[in-house]
Amino acid sequence: MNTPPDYRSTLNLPQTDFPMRADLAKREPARVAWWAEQSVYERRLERNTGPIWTLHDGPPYANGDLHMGHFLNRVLKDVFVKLHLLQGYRAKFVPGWDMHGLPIEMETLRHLKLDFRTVDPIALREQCRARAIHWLDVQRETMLRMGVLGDYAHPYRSIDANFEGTIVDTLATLAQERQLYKGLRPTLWCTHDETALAEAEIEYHDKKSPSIYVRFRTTTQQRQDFLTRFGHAEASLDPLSLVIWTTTPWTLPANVAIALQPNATYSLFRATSTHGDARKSELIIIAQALAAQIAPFFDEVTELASVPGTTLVEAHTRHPFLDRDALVVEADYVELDTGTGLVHTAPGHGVDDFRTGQRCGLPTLMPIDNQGRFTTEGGKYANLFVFDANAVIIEDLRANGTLLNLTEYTHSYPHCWRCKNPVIYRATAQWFISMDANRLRQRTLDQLPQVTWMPSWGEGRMAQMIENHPEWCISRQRTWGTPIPAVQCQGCQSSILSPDIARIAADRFREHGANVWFTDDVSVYIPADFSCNTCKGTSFRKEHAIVDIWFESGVTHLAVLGKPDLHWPADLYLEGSDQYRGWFRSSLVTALATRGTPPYRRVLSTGWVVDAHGRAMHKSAGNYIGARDAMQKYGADVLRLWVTSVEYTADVRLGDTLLDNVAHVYRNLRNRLRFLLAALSDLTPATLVAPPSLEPLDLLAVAAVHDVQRRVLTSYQNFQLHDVYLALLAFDGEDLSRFYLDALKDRLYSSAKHAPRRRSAQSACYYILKTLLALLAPILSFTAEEAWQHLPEVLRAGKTSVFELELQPPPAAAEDELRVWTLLKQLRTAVSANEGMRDFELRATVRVGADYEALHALGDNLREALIVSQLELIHDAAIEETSLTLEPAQGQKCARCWKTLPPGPNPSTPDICAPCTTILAEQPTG
RNA sequence: GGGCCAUUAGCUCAGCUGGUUAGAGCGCAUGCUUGAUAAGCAUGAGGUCCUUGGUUCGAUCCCAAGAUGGCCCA
Repeated sequence: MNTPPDYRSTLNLPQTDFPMRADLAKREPARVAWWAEQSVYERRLERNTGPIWTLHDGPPYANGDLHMGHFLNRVLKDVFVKLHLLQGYRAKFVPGWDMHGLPIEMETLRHLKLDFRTVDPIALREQCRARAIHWLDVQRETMLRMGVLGDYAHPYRSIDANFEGTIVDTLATLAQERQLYKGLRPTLWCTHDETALAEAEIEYHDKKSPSIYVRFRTTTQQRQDFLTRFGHAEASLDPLSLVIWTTTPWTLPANVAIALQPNATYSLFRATSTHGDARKSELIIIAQALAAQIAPFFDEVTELASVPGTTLVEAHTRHPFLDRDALVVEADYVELDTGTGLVHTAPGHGVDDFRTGQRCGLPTLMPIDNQGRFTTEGGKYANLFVFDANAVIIEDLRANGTLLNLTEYTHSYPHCWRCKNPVIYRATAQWFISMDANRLRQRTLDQLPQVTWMPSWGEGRMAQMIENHPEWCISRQRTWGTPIPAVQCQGCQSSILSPDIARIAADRFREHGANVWFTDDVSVYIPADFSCNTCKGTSFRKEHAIVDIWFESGVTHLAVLGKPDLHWPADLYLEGSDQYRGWFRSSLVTALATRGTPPYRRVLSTGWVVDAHGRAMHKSAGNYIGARDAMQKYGADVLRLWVTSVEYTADVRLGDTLLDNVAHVYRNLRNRLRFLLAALSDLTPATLVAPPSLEPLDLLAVAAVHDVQRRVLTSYQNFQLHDVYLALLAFDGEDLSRFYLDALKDRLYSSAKHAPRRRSAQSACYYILKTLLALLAPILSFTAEEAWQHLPEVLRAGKTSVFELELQPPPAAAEDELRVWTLLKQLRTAVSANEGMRDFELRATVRVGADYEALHALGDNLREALIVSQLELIHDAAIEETSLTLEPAQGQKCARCWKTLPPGPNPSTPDICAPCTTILAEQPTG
């Protein structure tokens, strides 16, 4: 039996070493190292001469491993940096880290089993520093593994001497502008350890407290005022009081107000009870809905009148045992499920109370010392410990008749995580940035429209933050941070934050680091002729508060920007949407306070990475995905493609099903790149066909890729990565894989190796590949680079890396070309959808009207585009819609090119067609 | 409890200023190919457009309430 001759070896079949399987997890690390060796980022940055474009990096906190939220953030930044680099911008990217603060301090204390009450501050600071640097290194390695480019060798760090100098310099400016003041603020306070505690240092345990109902009585005049407000004419002389409920009797000496719910109804009740023979009657005001709460304390309670809460605002009562009034105020947090709907308010002893006090102009009384004992301000309770004072105060209330009821109450109460004792809220002196001095709040609001907010609702959200945010407390009683260079006058004890002292401190910190504040004598910081404003004293001691880390990250723009190649304001801030309250806001406020305008031109916020079911990720919930693990499993490029595929301004889901999908899309993309590479193996600059000389179909393909390039660049510029993804996928699948590349196979494989029509096809593939790689490089950095390295070296034109390519808007494609391209795709679809016969078994007849000239000009490329063996083009001006009919082609299947054609002239090879016969005559069979 | 955001096929997303047989890719099923082959092509099945009201001749799209989820507060 004769085996049919095998013509396979006479074809120009695809050839490339670019592997079909990506093996990303294995190959990517080597690529990271190669980019570093080649200084790819630095060299591109140096070469670019375009405009400066500054993306300012929001510093991650150097404490722990990176998760997929970090991945989303770093990769988005990287995509836009690379995009601008490819477009010729001087897009310098300096990453930064936030390295001071309580979480690091706590982790360090725990890690080294140190006790913060006994540890030397300098020693602790050294340990914290080492700990933070450790995490910076871990995080930087992980980031590099993601394939990000930037100046990772020279990041900015909040622990750098220079940075600490900027922080304090900014404080000096704020002091100069009288934007700072010292005021009281309630903090969680441990009376045993004598220290302020952060929320993170609190544990909740059950505690027994006295639960008391207390009458706030009224004077005759105050009584009449309430009756008037209720519109009630009261004939009796019964005393009137407002009743509050509390579990912290010891806070009553600091009471200045009673808060009510403005949306609730309050009632005037007559309450009567019998003691022996005496029948006692009084008038009581509480929330209507809570009448049942006090009913058990009396024989009978009768409602006399009711009014909306707002009616009672600004009335006065007497304090239950001190010689002063309490003011009735409204507060939206007052609830009607417990108590009386009237809330005892002491601004020094609670966060809600404090805010209410600020809003209503109430004094913040603080009669408690560091050890939790009443000071002399506490009058007769002086020297009593707060929890011991409860019983004494209750006795006093009982004695003067203001105690209505007493029980014991068990509730969840904050305790110190270290000594396990119950903590208290205690107002302490803190430094604040005033939002109202110099009209800072209003000036900030006025500037919001100058910023481009993406999504646009960001502007409203920020406006709300600024409007509702109280004065900014920037001091913390901790060790690991930048010291606030305040001093206390030894004479009058007043606290001083002088611009002159702060400037001296800023200079010293900048030179030696902030540790010197702990070791220097105070005199180093006192200017020669300096004296206390209040008492003219000249003797001072250092204070030891540090700066809130939100203030530190809020001045990164002052520390990092405004240098060559990094302009101020930044072009872009890009962070998660939690940063409207965080970094977006803190940066905005410091910029307005020091420079009068925002630190950014554009703010782009992203959603959060949630699990496959839309739930937040938590280590404790078991749905947490670490960046390293994910990269090990899927490879960075698949995850980078995922970032591009999702609508990142809203929350983005992450799970295995979803990533398997993305991985599949990745494989498709990769294989099309592989096909293009394989088509080019023997192309050289000498055989490259310049665009004007390309075959007509190839010219259309180049026009099509230009069109997609233009659209993709527009989407990139609008930060619409998902549109980039869709456009590239659509082109890759619909235009290339399902149409053009399929149609090109015949010309690539069966033409003579050097035939101009084959060189034209190869050249088109080359132009398309280059465009695709440039467009993909910001996203699929690893794969684009890998593909570039597999391009024949002669075609790389001296560009070592894919990141040396240029990405400019192409000439606008002619409408006609795109229309014909679309028409060809439609005709081809009609052929491929036919059932029964395969492409090359077919002969097509195309009837066309207006488009005849355009189709006719394609010559044999029209037949080729439809992938049929024979084609007839019929012109009929009357035809409106181009139509296509199919029938079996005449002839035999050529054993070499598979087209159906008449047999060739060579009797020794009757199984191949005439063109193939000619080709074989010119080249040896394999 | 409040402010803001999201909700369209199993998954990721389109759907412009209200009128579409509501689309694409992936997945799935079936078939073809074996000269992109751990690939390629074709065909097909999948949707109470979160729910309920309202506005309108007509609503996935506008309005209101609610559900679920997220961020930030309280």
